[in-house]
Amino acid sequence: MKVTREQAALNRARVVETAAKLFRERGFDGIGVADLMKAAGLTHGGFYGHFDSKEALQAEASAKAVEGSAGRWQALIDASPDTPLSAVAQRYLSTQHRDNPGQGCAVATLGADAHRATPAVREAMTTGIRKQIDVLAAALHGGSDEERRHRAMTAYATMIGGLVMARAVEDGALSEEILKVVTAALELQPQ
Amino acid sequence: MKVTREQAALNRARVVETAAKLFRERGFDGIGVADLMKAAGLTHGGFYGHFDSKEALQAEASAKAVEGSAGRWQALIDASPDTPLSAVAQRYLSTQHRDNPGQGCAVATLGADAHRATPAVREAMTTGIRKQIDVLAAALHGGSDEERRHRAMTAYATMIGGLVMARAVEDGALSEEILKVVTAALELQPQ
DNA sequence: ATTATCTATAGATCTATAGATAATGC
DNA sequence: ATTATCTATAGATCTATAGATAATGC
Repeated sequence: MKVTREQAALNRARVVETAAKLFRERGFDGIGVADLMKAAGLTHGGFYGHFDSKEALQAEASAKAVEGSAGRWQALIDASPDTPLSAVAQRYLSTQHRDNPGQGCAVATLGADAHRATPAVREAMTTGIRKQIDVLAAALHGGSDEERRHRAMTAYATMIGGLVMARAVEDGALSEEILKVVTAALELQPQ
Repeated sequence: MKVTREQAALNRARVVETAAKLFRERGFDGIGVADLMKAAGLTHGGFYGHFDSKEALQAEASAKAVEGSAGRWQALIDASPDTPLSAVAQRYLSTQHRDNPGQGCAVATLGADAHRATPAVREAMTTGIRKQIDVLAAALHGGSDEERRHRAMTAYATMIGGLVMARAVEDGALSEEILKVVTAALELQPQ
């Protein structure tokens, strides 16, 4: 069954989006090409018409995963321009983000995987990380450009580590304590 | 070829240590039982005499990986009791730690994998995370016990996130900037 | 006699490819 | 005629098991 070029392009995009979700949920090695294609509503044989390899999809899916993040931070910041760091931290360190890795920050879910993956994956990560730092730094008040950049980088690191910890522990009370305590620390930082 | 009970116990321990290293380097799904056993100097068929399953080894290897960390932090703290946070951050966010994940913090390397693994893996992570927080909190000065615990949790999160970021980016200059900036931020924190 | 380890292999799964099919797009 | 997708499969790899081997430990 052949489809229109337009439909084929939509199918391709759906594979990338499905991969962006499932790779974040299960890791690059946690799902195979056949299951990915099935989740996208296609058969696995068709995969190689769209992508050179699974590794090539990893890079595209990583880029897709980090793509929307800067826009979401900007929206949060625009809604709370006086307390940008509080706004971002409250969302980033929410139980909702913790419990939905498939839609969340790719650095927290795939950062360690990226270190073991191809350079193209890390390049996608680099672009995303730079963008998040820039968006947050531009929203912070006081200090020089350099100081704001440094505060943004440190706050971003704190959020990523807090989320990784909150997801790695088996104790629900400890997990929530981590989210709460780290959020409170960022709310006390100069905004 | 049978070996003595003592030698068998040493062989088992060597498999766990090898796994603790290789899982951190490649992720739980990044190395198979056969290659693990080969790296430990054994054949893969013997694996199931020592462990029920690969998942069981993941839990034991995770426990082993987090085991030595608290002792290393304590040694750093004992050497610099006035600036415990600086001492720990400088080591944790060093290029040496970044470039040697196999010997380093298991939360930064396996935290995301742990979220997708068995409860036993996350229980090992929980024990390790609690211990690191306790060691660091006990070393901090000023404030109440609760405040020190909160400062320790936040600092730990900052270090984990900084290391994950530094490893995930492809740009060496950005990676070093992250390590330097995050370390400097922790050095400015109350010790 | 017990048992730690080895060789060999079963059965499942993974990435990737070959060739068929059927509908689009010239 | 082209091509997006499908079925089928090759070849590699993965977890786990069965049975043989050979040395320990009673």
